[in-house]
Amino acid sequence: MTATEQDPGTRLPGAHCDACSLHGVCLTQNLSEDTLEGLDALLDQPSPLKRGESLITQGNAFTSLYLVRSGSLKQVVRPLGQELEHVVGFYLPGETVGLEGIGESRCPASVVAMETTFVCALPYARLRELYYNNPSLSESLLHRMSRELRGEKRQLCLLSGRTAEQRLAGFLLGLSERFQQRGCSRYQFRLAMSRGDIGSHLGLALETVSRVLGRFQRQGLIQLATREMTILSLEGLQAIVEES
Amino acid sequence: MTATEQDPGTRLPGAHCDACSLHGVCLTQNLSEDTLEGLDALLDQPSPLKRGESLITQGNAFTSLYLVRSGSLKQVVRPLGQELEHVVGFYLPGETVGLEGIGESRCPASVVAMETTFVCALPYARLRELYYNNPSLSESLLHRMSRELRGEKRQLCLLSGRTAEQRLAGFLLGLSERFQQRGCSRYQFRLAMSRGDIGSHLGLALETVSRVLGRFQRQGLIQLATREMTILSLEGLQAIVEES
DNA sequence: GGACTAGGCTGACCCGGGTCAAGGTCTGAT
DNA sequence: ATCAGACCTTGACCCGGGTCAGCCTAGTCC
Repeated sequence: MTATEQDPGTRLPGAHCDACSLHGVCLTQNLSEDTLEGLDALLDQPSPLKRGESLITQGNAFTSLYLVRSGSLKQVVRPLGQELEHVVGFYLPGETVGLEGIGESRCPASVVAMETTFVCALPYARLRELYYNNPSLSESLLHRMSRELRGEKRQLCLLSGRTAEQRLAGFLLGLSERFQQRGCSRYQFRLAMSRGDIGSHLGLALETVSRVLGRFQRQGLIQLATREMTILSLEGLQAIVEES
Repeated sequence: MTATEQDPGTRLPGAHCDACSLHGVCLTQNLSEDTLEGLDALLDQPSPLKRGESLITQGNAFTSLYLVRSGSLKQVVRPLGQELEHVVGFYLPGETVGLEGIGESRCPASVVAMETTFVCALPYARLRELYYNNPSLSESLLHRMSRELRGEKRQLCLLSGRTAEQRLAGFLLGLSERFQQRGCSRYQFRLAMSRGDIGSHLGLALETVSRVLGRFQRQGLIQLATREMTILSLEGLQAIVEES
């Protein structure tokens, strides 16, 4: 199964999280039976987002966390007093959106769909009630958050003093790993984000992204038709990341 | 009170968190009376770290969280397969160290004292028992972590496509704000980190850090004697950050 | 107090990647 | 099928900041 073929989850109204095809990678894994039932009860499935629609708008009230069921999103920050926007992250199916708003009244970043995207919504007030009585749920949240923190530190290393080639190689390897964790091919996937989004995320101009991807292709490391990515040499990309 | 004058906390063996001078900015704020007592019981105060000593070593078993009582530390990551180290964060008094290890068996980063530093240690296994029965504690952890996540996103924006001057101005403003939150002067503080540490954190060569700080000084934005920093114009620094 | 060392400053050089510009391609709507 | 607009590619130019080298300063240990 490639990323593009993934269907919008298997959960229907009235169905249960543990029947969802993403259960194994989602926030809901490793929860006790009754905690899962509690989650099922508060969980909402809003209508799908179309490409470009916002799931979360920076500055709006923080109300909910979201679980990606299918599709993908980008997180965008517009630092106060600046008009330039930065893409600070991407979300794939099974990932938890909105964690950085916990404990705040306003959302510190926007989250925008990059393609048709289905999510589950968890109203935070009710989620909070639930985890007050189900410590396994708060532990799951802590683990998710800790993982996201590790991802950010990794991203900081990728941005700090690395060449354009190293950033892009690292980015592709990271994506590849995340697709694999979701049961998709590690070698073939569709880039839902534009060159501009990738550049903003990696601190590069979109022209540089385009040029470097072209170079990778000429070197036989990848095969890229617009947004259809095939990785031909994980080792080659890894070698680029590792060169000091 | 300036950062350098800060004494090593007021908590003595047998004393209580709520008597600590940092209680207002620490993980322990907003906890119920009995949760605090539980924390007091499991909390250990190891002997102080000297400059250069490691509190946490990357790859070692994850066992504890730490609360900074006085002094400061840097978090350092050596990505696997690379010999270069990246400074991914700094910790000031009241901050919580080790959150990115939660849910992992090994510590994903090292944490090293930049000066003589006192910490409180929270063995995670016992902390976990405690928060299983005290949801206000898990909520405090969630809030800390969410805050750290917001800090990392902010850092990503600072690194992504910004000039050396913007990065340094943003860095100084961030430090200034953190000192102020700790009851220290917003305008005067001691940089515990070297130019090299700052450079690594901001993705700049240490020579560039030195040059830009010199330029800021000549422009009358700051006054800097080696590591004694005085900010003369917060507005001026802010203007630099905001210019597109 | 003197010497050793880590850390900091400054200048010269140069290259990676930003910017601007022009043309090509893909996709969805009519 | 056609068209418009968003997205992508490629080339030319140039500057910010990395690198290398040399010197200076401050803190530390005898």
